[in-house]
Amino acid sequence: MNKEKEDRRVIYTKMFLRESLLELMKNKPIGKITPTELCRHANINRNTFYSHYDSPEALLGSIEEELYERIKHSLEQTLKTGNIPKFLSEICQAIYMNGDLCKTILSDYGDKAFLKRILDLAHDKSISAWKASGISEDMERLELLYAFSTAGSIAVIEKWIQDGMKLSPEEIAVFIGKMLQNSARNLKSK
Amino acid sequence: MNKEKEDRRVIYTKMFLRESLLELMKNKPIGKITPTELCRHANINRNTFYSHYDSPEALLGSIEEELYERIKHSLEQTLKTGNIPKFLSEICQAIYMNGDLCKTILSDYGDKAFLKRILDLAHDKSISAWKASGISEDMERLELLYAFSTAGSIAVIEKWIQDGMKLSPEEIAVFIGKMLQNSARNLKSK
DNA sequence: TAAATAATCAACAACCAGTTCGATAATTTT
DNA sequence: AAAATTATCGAACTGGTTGTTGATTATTTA
Repeated sequence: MNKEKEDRRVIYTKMFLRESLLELMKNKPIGKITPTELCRHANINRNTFYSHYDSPEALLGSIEEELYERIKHSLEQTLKTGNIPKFLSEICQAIYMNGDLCKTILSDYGDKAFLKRILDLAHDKSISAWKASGISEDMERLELLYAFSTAGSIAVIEKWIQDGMKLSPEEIAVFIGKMLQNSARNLKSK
Repeated sequence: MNKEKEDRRVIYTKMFLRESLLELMKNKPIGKITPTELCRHANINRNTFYSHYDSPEALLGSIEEELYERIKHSLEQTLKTGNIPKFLSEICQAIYMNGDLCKTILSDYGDKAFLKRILDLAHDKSISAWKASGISEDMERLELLYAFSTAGSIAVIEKWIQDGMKLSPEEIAVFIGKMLQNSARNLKSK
């Protein structure tokens, strides 16, 4: 990434903007947050904001990108092995570790597509694993199964976060694992 | 509902506004559609729009409400029986029947919550059916199971629509039925 | 045809979006 | 420490949207 050390002023500015945006996102979706509003809250000149980002959406994008890369990196090893249950477990763990940030980004007003992007890291592995285990040869069915599985998993994770992450990451991962196992098996026993 | 027959002008005005909104929603989410833009497209005075609706969101709300009531009504009988597979099948059928409208409302730029609202008509029936079959007594688990099931079902339906509704409503319903089948069993064999 | 209702038009003040400018302050380099 | 660089700021400006007003015109209904 960008290794050139940034001016201290820039670092502070971006920090204030990031925190303000996440704060505002607790009350309204990103699309309803204006640059003016954001800058007022962050006590940053609107001009300064524009010299760093094109829009609040772009700022959110950069926040998400950083989180995405962080999580992706932590999943790298497991991803290679194709061990889906472990993959899910580590995702839950990573979310748990980045609790504050995830609570906002994955909330009602957050970005519904973010978590999907992460699960999609294992899209190909999932499909080929199902194919190998003889669940189906029909690509369309497998994609439907994948759509069902990921959406269901995301919903469970979101509900988990929404309810205050009372269960442990491991418990949630085990639960999702059971759900997935069942869906796949049902498709097979046609 | 409001049975007073409306002025013909009012009917036309609302018709133009509805069609324009659905047209614009093919290209951008509701939150990004301004009253000005909508009225220009519909060739309706902005003032007239405000005399009927508070915002584009409110207009969409009224469109959705009408569709919701229509679908809800067609599900009434089945809902009483608690026959979930038939319930799902009829939902798919209803979506198929209202294809044009659903394509927009349930698209990427549409309202993610709409379909959930319909499925939620069977929330209590689902939970109590699971409870009766002894899957679990733990309410939290049951709610997680419900979250997983509905989100997965919605994803499959949305993908079905997105891919052009090539499969028949019945085929999709059967597929979803399989996914949901025995989601219990796994949870049970804890 | 007259009365009631609806749509239109024009104009309003308040706000936001981006952009430019020059002044000021902080930081880095020499 | 002084000079050069860079970031922030405040102000101003154009062009746009918002939601509301009151007056006017067209349509419907009685």
